Amino acid sequence: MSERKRRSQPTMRDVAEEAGVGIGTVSRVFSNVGAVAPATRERVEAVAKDLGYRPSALGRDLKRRSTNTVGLIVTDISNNFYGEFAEGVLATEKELGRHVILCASGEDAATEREYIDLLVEQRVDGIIAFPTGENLDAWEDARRLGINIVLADRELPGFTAPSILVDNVGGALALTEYLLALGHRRIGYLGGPSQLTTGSRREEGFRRAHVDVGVPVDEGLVVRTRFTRDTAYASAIRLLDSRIPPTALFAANNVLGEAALAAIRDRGLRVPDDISLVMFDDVPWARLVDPPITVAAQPAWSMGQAAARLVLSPDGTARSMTLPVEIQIRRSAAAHFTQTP
Amino acid sequence: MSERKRRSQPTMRDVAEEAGVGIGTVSRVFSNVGAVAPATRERVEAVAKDLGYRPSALGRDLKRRSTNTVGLIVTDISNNFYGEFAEGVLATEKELGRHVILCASGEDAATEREYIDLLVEQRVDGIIAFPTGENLDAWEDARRLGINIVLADRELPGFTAPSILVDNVGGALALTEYLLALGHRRIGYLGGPSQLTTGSRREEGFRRAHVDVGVPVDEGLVVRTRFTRDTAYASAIRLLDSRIPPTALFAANNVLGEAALAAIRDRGLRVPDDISLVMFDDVPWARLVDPPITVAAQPAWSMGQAAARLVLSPDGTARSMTLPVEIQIRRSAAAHFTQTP
DNA sequence: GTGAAAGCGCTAACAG
DNA sequence: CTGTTAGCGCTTTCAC
Repeated sequence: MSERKRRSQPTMRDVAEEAGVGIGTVSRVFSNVGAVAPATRERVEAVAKDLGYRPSALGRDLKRRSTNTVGLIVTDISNNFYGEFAEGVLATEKELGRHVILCASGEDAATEREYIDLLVEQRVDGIIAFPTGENLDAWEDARRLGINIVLADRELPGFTAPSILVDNVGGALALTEYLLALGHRRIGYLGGPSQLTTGSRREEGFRRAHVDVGVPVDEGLVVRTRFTRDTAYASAIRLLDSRIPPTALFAANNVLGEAALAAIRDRGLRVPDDISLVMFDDVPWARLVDPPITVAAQPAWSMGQAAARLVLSPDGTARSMTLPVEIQIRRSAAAHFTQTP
Repeated sequence: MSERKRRSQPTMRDVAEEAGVGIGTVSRVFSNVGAVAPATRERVEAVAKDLGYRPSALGRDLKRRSTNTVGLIVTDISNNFYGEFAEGVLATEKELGRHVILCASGEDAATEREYIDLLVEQRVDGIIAFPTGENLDAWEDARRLGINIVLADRELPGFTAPSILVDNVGGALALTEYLLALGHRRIGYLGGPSQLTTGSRREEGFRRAHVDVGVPVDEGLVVRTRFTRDTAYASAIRLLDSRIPPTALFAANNVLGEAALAAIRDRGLRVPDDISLVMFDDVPWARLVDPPITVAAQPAWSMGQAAARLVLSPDGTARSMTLPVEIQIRRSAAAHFTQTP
């Protein structure tokens, strides 16, 4: 019986010694590179199993200067949109033999910065992020260190990077046109912070639809709010309580839509009889409520997949792409024609 | 001007040379351990910034034999329950200076095994998992290698590990008692696979409530299904189409509840007039639909927090804990008394 | 306080 | 085909 070193985990050297081969040979066996005589391979594998040896990524990554890791920075992983996106990333990266460090910024710039620094320190191969819009310097640093960066959903003014976007203007335009075609002339807009490009793009689509049909936008009905449940709800209530209330509501994402629906309920209004509602983002509950909500659906999973593919493409190869959003007409909007001719 | 090595990233040695100090000193500066003369520290930091030096976790982790990383294996991160749980884990680990590798098993044993192997290879300090129930040997291996394992939501028969559980029996019992008290005598049970302890526990509570009041369980109304939308929906439909349909439905988690609600809608039934519905798990949509659904709420975020705390506690210190579930009475269940005295 | 030196576990030449 | 030998970037004694 050979002496068993029970101190900590067995290493490649332990396996090599025990199997009576060189350490390089063991490496070849486990990295599946170079040729190893079948007999040798078998012996090494047997010894390894016997010893309970498991290769360590630490040594490997240090030597190879690559970690096969990507960082994913989302806003809030409990939000179904980011969850679907993350599923798309995970599935794709797994297939490529990589793994994902998950970070949730909570839309907070300081938190985002901490995470960027962490990911840099971990020497991830790439980062996929829904950027808050700040921390330009941290992003520059990361890139300078050779980390591939892919932006999702939003752009970062002043920082050029491949991005996975959706047609925010087009989606918002279509949704708004739909409402206008239904006869609505006072449409409330519940949007996110305008420094996020997502927010401004959707608002742009909303406005353009109005311009196209020559209907003025009532600025009193345009509200921008942070993406937290409380503030969003308060804003929605404010909109409903306008002196001349809107006949329809456009919620710029699912959090805002949830707030809008809750506010509508709490004010005792019915959808779509008393007020119509449409929103950006498709989420399971949109189909589940009664009536189901008409939405502009972003292909969250596919966006994650696309981002994952992009983030590993060789330097400079990556190109931004814009995915289409699909309007899902359901039953949350009704025709509204004023009495006066 | 000193010669700039532009080959790859600057290392500690580059900083040391440039600052005219020993490499050990640079290490002390960045690891904040040991004493460094203020003047020296300043100089080192200046040089580091100038060079764009960022410490690498690869070297550090290799030396320290610890990665400050924990693996999180959930079923489906787009499910709000896991999303909330993950938020709890992330927030807590971040505070502790650690980070999280996210894995989604899709409730598939083979996928789970691949992820366990991956995490072992990465030498994570710990793993938090919602185990599929298989891969006992892989779990044993991981533990043998010194990885702290914390199970969430479910237990793993044959593998003892600290777990974060909720009072599944109690929650299901209370929910069922509530329905029985309302007069329901034919309650359909839409449950998950029975090999998951979660599933069997909830079913146990469901049955015990019946026993307590002396009402027999109609086995034809007890359905177990996998957690996919399609199969869950089909099972719900089957339940509704029973020859003598149930007057109330108990859905054992939010996916099942969603399927149940969809099936109810599609069959043209109204909640709670035609059929009552309660479910396990509280999710945003449960409050949003009309009528809002009565649920047994698991404290998902706190569970994540508790798991994160447990997974880093020193060997053997970790104790399992069971968190309470809170019954949220809303308006999805109505009284049902039969005509006959 | 600080520098020198010995590795952590692995890969990648390079001889044989 | 296989053994040997340098390190990868960092921490950690151990002298000075």
